[in-house]
Amino acid sequence: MKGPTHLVDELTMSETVPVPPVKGRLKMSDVARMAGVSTSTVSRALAGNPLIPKTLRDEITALAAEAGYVVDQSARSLRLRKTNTVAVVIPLGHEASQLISDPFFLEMLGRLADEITTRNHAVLLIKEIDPQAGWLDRIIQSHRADGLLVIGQSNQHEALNAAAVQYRPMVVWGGHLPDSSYCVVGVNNIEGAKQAVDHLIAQGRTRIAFLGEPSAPEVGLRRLGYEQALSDAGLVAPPELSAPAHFTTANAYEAAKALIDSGARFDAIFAASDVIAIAAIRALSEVGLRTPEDVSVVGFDDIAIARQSLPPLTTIHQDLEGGAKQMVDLLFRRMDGEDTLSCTIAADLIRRGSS
Amino acid sequence: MKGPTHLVDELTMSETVPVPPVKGRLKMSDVARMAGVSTSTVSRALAGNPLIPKTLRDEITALAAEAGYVVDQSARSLRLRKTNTVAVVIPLGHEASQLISDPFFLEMLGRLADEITTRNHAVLLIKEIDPQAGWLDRIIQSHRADGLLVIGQSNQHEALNAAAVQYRPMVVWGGHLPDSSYCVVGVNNIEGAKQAVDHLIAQGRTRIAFLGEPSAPEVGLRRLGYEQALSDAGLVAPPELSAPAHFTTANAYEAAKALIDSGARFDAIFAASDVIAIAAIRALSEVGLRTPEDVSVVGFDDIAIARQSLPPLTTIHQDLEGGAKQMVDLLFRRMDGEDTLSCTIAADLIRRGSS
DNA sequence: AATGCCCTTGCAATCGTTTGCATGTGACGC
DNA sequence: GCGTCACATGCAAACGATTGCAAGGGCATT
Repeated sequence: MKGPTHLVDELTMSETVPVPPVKGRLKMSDVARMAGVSTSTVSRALAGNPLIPKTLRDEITALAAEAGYVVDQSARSLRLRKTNTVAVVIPLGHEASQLISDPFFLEMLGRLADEITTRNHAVLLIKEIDPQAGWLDRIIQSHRADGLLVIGQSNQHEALNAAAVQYRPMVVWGGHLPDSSYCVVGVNNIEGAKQAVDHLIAQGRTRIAFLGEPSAPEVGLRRLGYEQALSDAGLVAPPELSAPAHFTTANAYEAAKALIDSGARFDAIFAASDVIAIAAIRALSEVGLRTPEDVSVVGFDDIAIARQSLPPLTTIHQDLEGGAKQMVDLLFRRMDGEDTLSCTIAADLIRRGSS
Repeated sequence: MKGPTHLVDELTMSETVPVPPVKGRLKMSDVARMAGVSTSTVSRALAGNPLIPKTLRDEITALAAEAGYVVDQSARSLRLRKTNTVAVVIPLGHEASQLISDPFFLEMLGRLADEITTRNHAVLLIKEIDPQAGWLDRIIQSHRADGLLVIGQSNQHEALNAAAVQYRPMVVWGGHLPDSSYCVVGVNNIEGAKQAVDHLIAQGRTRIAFLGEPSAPEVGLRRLGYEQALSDAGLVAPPELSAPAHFTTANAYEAAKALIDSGARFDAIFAASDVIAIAAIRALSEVGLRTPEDVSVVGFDDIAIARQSLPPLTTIHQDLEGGAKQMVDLLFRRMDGEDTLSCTIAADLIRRGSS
């Protein structure tokens, strides 16, 4: 009734905080009423649409800000079919613990979150304990995110392969398996493991144990590299020197202790992760075995603790920062419809005191 | 046209994978058509609503599962005004780095994620770099989450106080300030700091330095405890022995180095966090000062690295697991409308080799 | 056989935005 | 003075689910 002249009143009043005539949440139509325009105009103004003259656009933006109005994301996502969210998924298929316990995963998570935030997307963290058939499809189909980053394959290689057939915006951190149809980013685990074992051999070690649960692809490949390095040097990998340690301190400690108690003789350990290596060193020291004098130990990952451990841990360094950047970059290209290839991240042996 | 007899056909076909007549996404109406019922019925069936007879409910549920249908969360959230999501917010107000770099934060994040997942809610991770006026309101008003967990107050105490007036479902990890109107969970930082400093005094140390940036409430309170412990023992806290180290390794290292280079004499350091303590030990050792012989060092947090450092770090242990559980428990009670009080978590001195 | 009741099911409105299309207004040129 | 055009704005239909209300059908009771 009052027509658009209403606008002037409101804007004048807005100088003195225009108490909005709203009880509950503020919606776009409230802002529209306050500004004396339609919701279409408010929507376009807030989106910076040049269809709305710049002066009006600025007025509306200022009014909305002053009133503390923020666009409702559920409604926006529904309308646009787009969430501006990236899900970071951590499958814990055969892990001993329900916790995201490995510092490597947490550090990776932190870096991924940084990269995603930089690109103005939200981060949805999904920890999948004991994944059941169809778990990945359920995540995808719920449309909570525009893309998926998976940290570690765990024992879900098949599920990832199946999902990748239909669903493109997904990038996985892990080992490169020959039959992966999904996009993987990770180090060359075989080569990394070879570097580690070659180094131990060069130190004169001949009976080298392996600690790790090979059903996770990364670990399986590391174990392969371990075997290849030994056989290349004319040595063997005695079955009694392999123990399936999981990625948790407690489990790894038990595995190391069992290996020691078995009476098998060894003069070095190649551990599939730093957490396992550090637990092994503790188990060794508790029975009076010194590192590296009696048993050399090499880890994998180069997490922050590796530098601080006692002795400092020789390990295979992975370029986490570069890896995270790469993953997010690939994901966004995939979200734009591009089809990207897997890629490999650098891995280098860092010599410290444990070998 | 065909009427409800269609149902029988479809259900019979469903024995042999009823290829859904859909191109793009599957929506509830597609499932309804396949089942020969209305969307209302499907919605109710999938929700387990007893209004729908159990047999039909099971049929529909099975059909939906077979077709790979999953409820769209954007639509659901919009209609229900409820996201089944908890946001974990990490404000980085005055931190030197944009990274979530402190292992303490990451460990806390991991534990919170575990607790939230257990309660069938999703976790939205929000890292707020350099928060600008209204940042918290923007997060709240966007309605992406049903509740907020804030890890660390950073320098945002005022913003938290302001938001808490209107917004109830929020719980903050941090220090207990006298004028907090928000719900806080955290250790008694003053008492913790006193334990640390008393311990140093008991070791015969008299010139004790403090490393930490006191504008974060936790650190400010730890500093207060430090001063109180000294004055209770008839000692003083010399201003030249306080350096504002941030929570990052690099920054803390520089701060420690500057303190050493200043020529000020001290025989102990109380660091506001383990990361700072470990960086300080490194700075000390690089100028030939031994820990604990020349300078005792005590940290705060008891992160995983503390046990592994060289020497192992004496520190104030915080019950993270209990704290995370408590925070999530309080938050869910607040989301249910209850009004909860702040609470204090246990903190104890752990003696290791650095003092 | 008629009435009433309950059980089952569907209609249609709603959540808060975005956007294609249509309409209204003013200015300008002939 | 009128037609034309561009610019500014609003109407209304989506997006996909949930749910109060109402109606249909079957059965039992009188």
